[in-house]
Order: sequence, then C-alpha cells, then structure tokens
Amino acid sequence: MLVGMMNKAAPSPEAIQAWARLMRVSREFVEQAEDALKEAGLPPLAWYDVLHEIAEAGEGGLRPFQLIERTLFAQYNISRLLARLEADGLVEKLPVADDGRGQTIRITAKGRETRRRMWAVYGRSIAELVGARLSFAELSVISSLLDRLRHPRVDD
Amino acid sequence: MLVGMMNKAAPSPEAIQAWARLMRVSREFVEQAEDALKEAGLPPLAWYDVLHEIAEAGEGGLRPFQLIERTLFAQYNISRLLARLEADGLVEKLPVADDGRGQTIRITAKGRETRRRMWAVYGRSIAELVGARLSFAELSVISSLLDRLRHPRVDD
DNA sequence: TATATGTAGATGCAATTGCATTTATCGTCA
DNA sequence: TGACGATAAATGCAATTGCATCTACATATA
Repeated sequence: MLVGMMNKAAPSPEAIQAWARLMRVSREFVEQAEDALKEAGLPPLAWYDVLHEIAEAGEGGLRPFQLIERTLFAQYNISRLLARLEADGLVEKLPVADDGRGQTIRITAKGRETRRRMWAVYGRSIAELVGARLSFAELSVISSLLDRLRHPRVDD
Repeated sequence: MLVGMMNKAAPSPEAIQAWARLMRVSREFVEQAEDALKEAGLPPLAWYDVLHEIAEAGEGGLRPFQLIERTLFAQYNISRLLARLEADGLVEKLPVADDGRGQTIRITAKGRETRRRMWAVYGRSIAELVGARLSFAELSVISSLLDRLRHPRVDD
C-alpha cells in the first residue's frame, strides 16, 4: 500500500477534515441556493433538478424510473414530485405505447419557462458561490478531485 | 478582474461542473453514510453531529442556541432533535443559573456510548469514501479548495 | 393458458420538516 | 419600577419524507 493511501476502518485526520469541509460547504451552498430561490418566489432545487432532466430528454420525454436513475431521489419521492409538477402544469404524463404500467413525462411550455426563471436565480448562486471564488485552474482541480471521489480508480 | 475569475450573473461551464460534482458527491456520500448507520441500527447522521458538538463541549455542556451557531440546523429543528435525544436518554437538559429562558445540554454516559458506536460506522464510511480514494496530498488540496469556497478571499 | 416472479408506479400511515407564532424571560431605558 | 423591544426555546399546523405495501401490467416458466 502506498504511503498516504489509507483503507482501514478508522479514517485519517486528513480524510476527516476533507469530509467535514465537503459536508459543510455542500450544506451551506444548498441552503443558500434554496434561500435565493425562495426569495424569488420560485420552487425548490429538487424541482429544478427534475425539470432539468426532463427538459434535456426533449420531445421524447423520460420515464419516471429513468429519473430515479439520473437523480438521487427515491422512487416514492419522484412519484410525488411528478404529481406536484403535473398539478402545476409544468410537466405532462403520457401513456407509454408498449408498456401499460408506465408513463412518459414531458416538460410543458410552462415547465420550460419555470426552469428558465429558476436558472436565472440558481445560476447566479453558482456563479457567486463557486465561479467567483476559484480560478478556472482551481475549478478544474477540484472538479477532478471530486470526480475521483465518485469514481475511484480500481487500484486505490 | 483577473482572467478566470468570474463574477457575473451567469456561471461559467467550469463553475457549473464543479458545482454539479460537489452536489452529486456530497449527496451520494451522505446517503451512503446514512445507509451504513441505518444498516447498523443506529440513529441518523444529524444525531451524530449534535452529539459530537455536545460531547466536545464537555462537562459545561452547550446551550441550544450555540448548537444552532455551530451546526446548520434550524432553531425548531434543534429544539425537536434535543427533545428526541433527551427522550432517548442521550442528553440531559439543565436549567441555566443566570438565564431563566435557557437550558444547558449535557451529554450522558449513554449518549457518549451511542456516539462511540456511531463513530465506528460513520468513521468507516469516511475512511472508505474519502480516505481510501485520495492521497494525503490530494486530501490536502481538496480540503484547502473547499475551505476557499467557504471563506473567499476578500479580493476575489 | 395458468402460475409465478419481476418491474413500474402509487399510496396509507407514521415521522420529520418548515413556517409562523407563542411563551417566557432578559435587558434597556424613560 | 414599568413598558417595550430583543432573545431563548417550544409548538400548532401544513407540507414533505420515509417505510412498507399495494395495484397493475409484463415477462418467464411450465
């Protein structure tokens, strides 16, 4: 094992510090982004995430189970979130031709508009909280380290 | 303004990527740590955070409003969490001599024991998710970048 | 075809969260 | 002292989440 590569039960102080800061920063950022949206009278971040995925899918729409794969929401959470989005007219549910159990979710014009207005606020938060605080080079470094955390190399 | 330092409303693609990965990693990690605790029949992460703060405070204990300062929990959240911790015998509430409105929260022996058992599981998650995936040098880099995100230099 | 097993999505119910407000005490100042 | 605004903490109520289960349809197997 390489020096500095720990794989034991007990975390090193270095790992604990990195974890603590990751937790702290992400919670603060989420809170601040949520506050900014609330302030603007817009729906919460979760709505943006889902609208984003559905919008990306385009005309073909998305099946709810695909949303579950792409996001970190639980099945019942997606089910109810979609119900709320539909009630607000932001998405529409269409029957699926070859699977009677399922449905296809498609974003509506109103949904696109809401997403656009949310992005104006959300994007500003990202710019202020992240874009304005690190250089491109630093952003690239942190992005790559965060990616390594999510996708560890097999020999680690 | 320095090259690479963006401060406009619209975030750069680099900032968006860093944000997205930060959100994704932190959510996944929280979820995995929560799952590990649940698996072990232990209380959720929030309990650990609070028990940790109270334990750190030692014999003197902590006032609820100090917990609010140290953590990111809302006032009503702390109030109810402490009620649950007290109901479980993990903390005790003591009246404050010179402030009739307040109380002092102190951890009990059972609380310390619960915290210890939670750490065995939580610490292992940290070691696996963070400690085993980056070298000390990399941990130091990401820690410092996360810290910069939380505490931007004034001239940024 | 009948039966069993699997998958998609919804839902009843309990627990938790969020919001707004309330209660009690403090500190200040006329 | 007495009135008044500020602070500490709790709480009623609505919304959301988590868990377990349920319904409906699909696919595999005999």
